[in-house]
Amino acid sequence: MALFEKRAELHTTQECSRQIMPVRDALEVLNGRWKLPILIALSFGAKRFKEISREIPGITDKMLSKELKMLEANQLIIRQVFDDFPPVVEYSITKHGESLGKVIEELRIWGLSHRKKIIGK
Amino acid sequence: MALFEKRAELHTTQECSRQIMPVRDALEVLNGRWKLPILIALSFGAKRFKEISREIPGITDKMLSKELKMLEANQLIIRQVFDDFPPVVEYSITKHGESLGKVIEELRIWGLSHRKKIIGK
DNA sequence: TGATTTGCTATCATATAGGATAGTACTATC
DNA sequence: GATAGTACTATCCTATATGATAGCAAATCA
Repeated sequence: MALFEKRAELHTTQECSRQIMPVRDALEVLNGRWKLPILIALSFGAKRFKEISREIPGITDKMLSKELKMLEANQLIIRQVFDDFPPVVEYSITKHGESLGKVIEELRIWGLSHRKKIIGK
Repeated sequence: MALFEKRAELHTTQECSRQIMPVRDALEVLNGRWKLPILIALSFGAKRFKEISREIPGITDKMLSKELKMLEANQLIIRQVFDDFPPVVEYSITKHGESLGKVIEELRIWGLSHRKKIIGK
């Protein structure tokens, strides 16, 4: 009957969106050209702005600044300011940031198999 | 350290890039607003162009067509044309496409914990 | 006859990501 | 006094993603 079908369909669509949302959230956190390299640079230990910049070829100050803010807003990294010399600001990974490790590793494994499949051999 | 397998020489820029590449590949495959909903729609069974379109609110023919092509190029889906009436074209998920399931599940799990951490509670 | 369906493609417009370049406050050093 | 280093911010520009709208071939339906 029409009403039943319609409701069932709605339920399915909503249920799907609800399932997809967290996946999108996770993808968004890693989205863009620089967030991954920044996280990885920091995974080796706390670093200053210029240190990160030097380790990531091609990144501009503007993008580094912007992405660091995003990562901090998502609580993946922490910013520490030392009232010193010329400014000293240190960034480091949080526990929450480290928890991304497993996801990144899964992405890497799948990416490798994909590369073999598509690009060949 | 935490984000990647620890190795002595892992610290070099080249080695890092090599490790990051497959992760970027995987992210790119899922990138954009529509690929995930399309894949999920097809994960319930083969569907025609218009069927997918009807199941995904807001998608335009242009974007659906474009994303289907990308997904097919990445061998995540297959396109089958039936020489019939008004055109009949059926899309379905490949084994390779199904292999994304594990990655998506990891993204979903992390996304849920992220949501709890950032938005809620 | 004219309208409708299907699986697209083409054209035009806008929003956003990202790059290039310059500048700033403050201090230390030459 | 001039220069350099640090951690940014501001401005301007381009490329890409996405959206809105229209059209099209061929057959079927009213």
